[in-house]
Amino acid sequence: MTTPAARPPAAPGDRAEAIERIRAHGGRMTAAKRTVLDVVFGSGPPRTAEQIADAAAGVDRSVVYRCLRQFEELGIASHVHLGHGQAVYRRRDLDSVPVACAACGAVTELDRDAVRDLERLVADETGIELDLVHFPLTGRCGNCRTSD
Amino acid sequence: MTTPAARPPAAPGDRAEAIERIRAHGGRMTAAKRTVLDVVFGSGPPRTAEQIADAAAGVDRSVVYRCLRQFEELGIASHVHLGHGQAVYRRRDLDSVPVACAACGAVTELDRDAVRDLERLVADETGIELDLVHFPLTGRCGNCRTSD
DNA sequence: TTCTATGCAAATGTTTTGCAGGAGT
DNA sequence: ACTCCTGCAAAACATTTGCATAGAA
Repeated sequence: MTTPAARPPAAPGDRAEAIERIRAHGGRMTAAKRTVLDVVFGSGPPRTAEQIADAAAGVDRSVVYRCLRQFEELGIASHVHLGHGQAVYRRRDLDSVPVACAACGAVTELDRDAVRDLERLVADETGIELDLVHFPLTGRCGNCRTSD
Repeated sequence: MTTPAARPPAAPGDRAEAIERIRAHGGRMTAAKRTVLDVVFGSGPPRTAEQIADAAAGVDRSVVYRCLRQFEELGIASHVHLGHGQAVYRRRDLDSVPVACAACGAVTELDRDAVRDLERLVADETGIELDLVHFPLTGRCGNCRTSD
C-alpha cells in the first residue's frame, strides 16, 4: 500500500453548514457526532468505516456507523465502493467524479466535463445513466502497479 | 427491482475449455464443481455467491466459494462489484466491459473500444489505469429510474 | 496411490439491531 | 419535557478456515 492522495481541505463553511443541516432535520449535535464529522471532513484520504472508528477514539463502532448513515441521508457525506474490501466515506461534493485506486484507496478527482461524452455514450448504448459519484471509476494507480 | 438482462448463452466450446483448463492445472472435475460451473456458465444474469449456492442445490456454501475462487484463479470466471451489495460472478469473457444497474442488477455489455478514450483520458489525468471489468461502470437503468 | 475436493463446524470480519440510560434542544 | 443519541451486547450476514474423509487422476 502506498500513500493515498489527500483531499483538499474542507472549505471553511462546509463543516458549519453540515452541522446546520443536521439540526435542521431534527438531529442533535453531540460530541460523538462532532468527532466523526471532523474525521470525515478532515484532510487526508477518504477512510473506511473501520478507519474512521479508529480515528474517532472513544466513539463506539456502532455509533460511527449510525453517524455515517445519517450523514449520508442528509447529503453531508457519501460512500464510494473501492477495491474489494469496504467502502470509504468522503465529504460530499458535487461536480467532480472520483477516480479510485482499488489497491491503496487513493482517490483523485476528475472534472465532470471530462466524462460527459462517456455518460452520453453509455446512456445511448445501454440505457443506463451512470452514477460516477457513488460508483466511481476504479483501477490501479501508478504506485500500486509498480509496487507489485 | 426489475428483470436483469440475461447474458448471451455460453459459446458451446467454452464450458469444455473451462473443464480442460481445470484439469490442466491439476484440478479434479467433481460433481460439485460441475454443478457450480453450470450455474456460472448458464444463461441468466450474473449471480452473487449466495444465489449461486442456492442454485447449486446440495453443494455446500464453502465449496461454492472454493470453486468460485478456483475459477477465478484459472481465469474461467471473474467477479464484478456492482451496486452496493455483494459481487456477482460471470463467466470470463472477452473484450467487453459490463455496465451495471445498481438497483436491479441488470448488466449489459459495452464494446471495449467504446471506452478506450476514457481509459486514456483517466490515465493521463490521474495516473490510474482503470479496471472496468472488475469495477464496472454503474448507474441506473431506464426501468429503475421510472419505477421509483 | 496420491493429492485434491468435499462437507461440516467453527472462526472471522463487517455491519446492524435491541435496549436502557444519558444528553441535546 | 421530548425524543434523539450513546454505549454495550448480541444478532445478522458474508466469507474463510481446519479437519477428517471421500473421491478423481
